[in-house]
Amino acid sequence: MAEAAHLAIGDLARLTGTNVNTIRFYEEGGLLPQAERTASGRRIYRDADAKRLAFIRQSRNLGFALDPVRELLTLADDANQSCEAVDRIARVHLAEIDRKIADLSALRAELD
Amino acid sequence: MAEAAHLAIGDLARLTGTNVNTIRFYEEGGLLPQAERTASGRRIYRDADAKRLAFIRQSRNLGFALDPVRELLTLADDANQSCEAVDRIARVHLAEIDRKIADLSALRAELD
DNA sequence: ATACAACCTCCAGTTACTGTAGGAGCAAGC
DNA sequence: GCTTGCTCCTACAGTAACTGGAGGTTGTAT
Repeated sequence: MAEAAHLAIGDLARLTGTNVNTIRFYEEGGLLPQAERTASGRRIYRDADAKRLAFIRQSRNLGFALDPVRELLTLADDANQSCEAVDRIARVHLAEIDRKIADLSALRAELD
Repeated sequence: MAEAAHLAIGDLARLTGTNVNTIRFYEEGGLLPQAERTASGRRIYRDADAKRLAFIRQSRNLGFALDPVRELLTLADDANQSCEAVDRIARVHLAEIDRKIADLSALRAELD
């Protein structure tokens, strides 16, 4: 019966390797939506939240600040954005990513 | 005559795109050596310092915390380290770097 | 019924900077 | 040689992005 329909904050933390306080911090900062609550006030999460949080953590781990991450998430959320705007912003980030990949490759070579 | 034998802190900052306060902060934290000083107490830097600082900034930009960076710098500095120790630590960082490259490539694909 | 872990809010502490106040040093122009 | 203005100095306060803890409540397993 225990169909994993939704997750407690601790489950989400374990799934994504994130501190529970950090999850609440992201909610407060608008990176994660205000979580649904149980009758007693506990936060409830779905798979979509886990995916979103994993994306945030991965981006952070790769050296992106929260503001760029927020920007990318907004792009993904808001389908009403003009294609041009999406394209322009995405291209900036793509360039940044390519630079990072190049830097990492250089670092790798240096270590080897 | 103006052979650029050494740099003031502001020159180093401009060269590496680093805040001058950050340079002093790194010195305090042992990431950069205690800088030589002029008679009046101003810090003096050489090209080697610029290289070291550039390495630190690049690593930070790629999402490494200061502790791993310190570790890598120590490896590079201390030639007395056993080859095994160097090898072991370097391999850990290489694995980390490869993971990051893979993550960035995935992120890139997602954006594209 | 009673542990006890996981949750809640709120707030203090940490890491890695970044900015600012107050004062001294240097280089260029008058 | 003096002033103007930029760079430097120390010291400390402020910010971003967490992380941990106190004090209290809830859910669950025995």
